[in-house]
Parts: sequence; structure tokens; C-alpha cells
Amino acid sequence: MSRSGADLALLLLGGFRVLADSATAELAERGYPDHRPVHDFAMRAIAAGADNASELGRRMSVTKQSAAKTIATLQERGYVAIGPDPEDARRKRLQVTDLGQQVLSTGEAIFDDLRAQWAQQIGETNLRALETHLQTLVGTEPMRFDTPGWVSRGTTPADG
Amino acid sequence: MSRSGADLALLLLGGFRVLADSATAELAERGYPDHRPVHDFAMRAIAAGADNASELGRRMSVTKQSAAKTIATLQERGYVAIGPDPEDARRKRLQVTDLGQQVLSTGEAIFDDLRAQWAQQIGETNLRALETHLQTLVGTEPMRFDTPGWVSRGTTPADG
DNA sequence: AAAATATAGACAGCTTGGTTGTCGATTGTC
DNA sequence: GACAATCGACAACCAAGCTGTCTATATTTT
Repeated sequence: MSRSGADLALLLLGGFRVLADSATAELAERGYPDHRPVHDFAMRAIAAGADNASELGRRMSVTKQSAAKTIATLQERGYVAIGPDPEDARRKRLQVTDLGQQVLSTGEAIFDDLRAQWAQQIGETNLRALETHLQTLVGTEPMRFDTPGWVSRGTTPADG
Repeated sequence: MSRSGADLALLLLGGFRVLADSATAELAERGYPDHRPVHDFAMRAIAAGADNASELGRRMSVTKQSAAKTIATLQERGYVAIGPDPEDARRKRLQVTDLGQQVLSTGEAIFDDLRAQWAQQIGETNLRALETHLQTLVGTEPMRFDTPGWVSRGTTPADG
């Protein structure tokens, strides 16, 4: 087996897509249609403290305008609520709604389920090793909630 | 360490992005600007026998219209040539040019280089194990040249 | 041979998720 | 009080997908 670097890249992407697609499909089946990974990660970031558009954009390595768009759709679906910020009149404070929390925990459960399936296939030990090594390779930080621009142009936006 | 399924997904995507971004950047530095992974995989597919738009679309799990767009940009850059098909007047036969071959082999070298760097970080044995396990999880097929839709809507297009 | 059907590629138009650039409103600092 | 920085909004654009429609050519069926 040749084991080229390109194969490795494809393998990683394939792995992600299998997980992401399965999760999206399952989420749709459980009553949350059109919920993409990006929505999930954005909500997680909001829940984790990125409670305004600019900050969310920063954490997701995306312009604030783009973040605002995501926020708008999340708001339309009732997953996040927008209110005024008592400390800064320019800001609009974001908050994950109860419905949003439901999606979040459902999504988490689904992902954990998928991971468990994988663990069953190759063994928990091997899966853990895979994760550990991948983490070493990707960087020390566990890539928290900042979704890395979603396979886009790679360069992080400057914005103003 | 919690090891949630979502973390795993992020890790996989992160890994892919690190490789893809590095490769894109390096390729740009060596004189092939704006060459994205999708171009590379499309060219590989063409070289591997997908010598018309419809077939390319099929292999990349993308509509033929979308494939046609990619082909158009590759042609503009002089990476593929379009000629008539002697056996079927509807078809336009695709061919990777010499310049295209250069990009291809350069890209391959870069990817292999990146893989070597990773091997140095966690050891060849571990990297091999990672690849093997990932392959088991993603599916038996090594995901050949069909780029899996590039983190899009997951559903494969029907088209006509 | 003719008719029905399938396929190749082109064109128009839409959607998603990004990007700049600009702007008014607000805040904080000198 | 003046001035720079920041927040969020708007407009315009782009890339890479999608669908739907169309013509020309092949292929298959009658």
C-alpha cells in the first residue's frame, strides 16, 4: 500500500464527512432539519461565552458579517435569542434558547453515539490513540469551538 | 479528557485543513497560485480516466454542471486541454497538459513531504496505524479520486 | 427505418457561506 | 472635547455548489 500524503488528507476529510453527514442526517430525522455542523459549533461558541457577533466571528475565524449571517439564521430558527447588552449599547447580546440547548445536547448525543460505533469497530484503545496523535499533529490546543473556516481559503480574514 | 464525538469530528477536519492549507500555500509559493485541493483531485480523476465532464462529475460526486465549472478554470490555467471525442460527438475529451502534470507531481511531493513531517512527530508506526484505522472507519475503499463533495450538503446530487 | 429514450454538455438562475468596503452609533482614552 | 477604536448593519461581490431547461447526439426498442 502506497500511503501517499494525499491519501492521508483524503482519509481525514472522509472521516470528518462521514461523521458530519451522519450527524446532520440523524439530526434532521429527529426534527431539526438543515442543522449543519457550522450551526452547532457556532451555538457551542455562543454558549461558551462568545455572546456577540464580533466575538463569535473572532472565535470562528470568520468575519463578523459572516457571523452575523449565521446568527440571523439561528435566530430565525429560534435557537438563539438576541437582546440588548446593558453594558454596551453597541452590542447585541446573544443567548442560546432552550430549544437551542435541546439541539445542542441532541447533537452531542449523536456525535457521541457515532464515536461509540467507531470505538466498536477498531477498539476504544485504538480510537483514543488516533485522537491523541491527531491532536498532537493538529496542534496542542484541542481546537476548541473555533470552527476553522470550513475548508475554505485557509487565510484568516482581517476585517474591521 | 472528555473525548466527545464532536471533538473527534473537529480533530479530523482540523487535520485535513492543516494538510490542505499547507499544501495550497506551498503550491502557491512554488508558482501555482490559487490551486485548491479540489483542482488537484479533479486533475487526478481526469488523469485516471474521467476524461469527460459527466464522468468527472460522477467520480467527484458532483453535478456535471459543477464539474464543468471546475474544468473551465483548469482549462483557463492551462492545466487541462479540451478536444473533441472521436467516438462520441457529444463528448469533449479532457486531457491533463504537461503543465498540469507538473502541478500534479509538485502537489504530490508536497503532500508526501507533509506526511513525512507528521511521521517525524508521532512516528511512522503510529501514523500508519492511524491511516489503517481511519481507512477501516471511512470504508474499505481508499476513497480513491472521488473527492467527497467537499464538506457540502452531504447528499449526493441526482442530476440529469 | 422510425420512434422513444438516454446521455453529453451548455445556459440561466438560485442558494450558501463566505469575502470587502463603507457607514452610523457608541465607547473609551488622551 | 476631540479622536481613535469597536459594534453591528448594509451593499456588493465571489466561489462552489445546486436545479431546471435546452439542443445535439447516441442508443435501444418497436
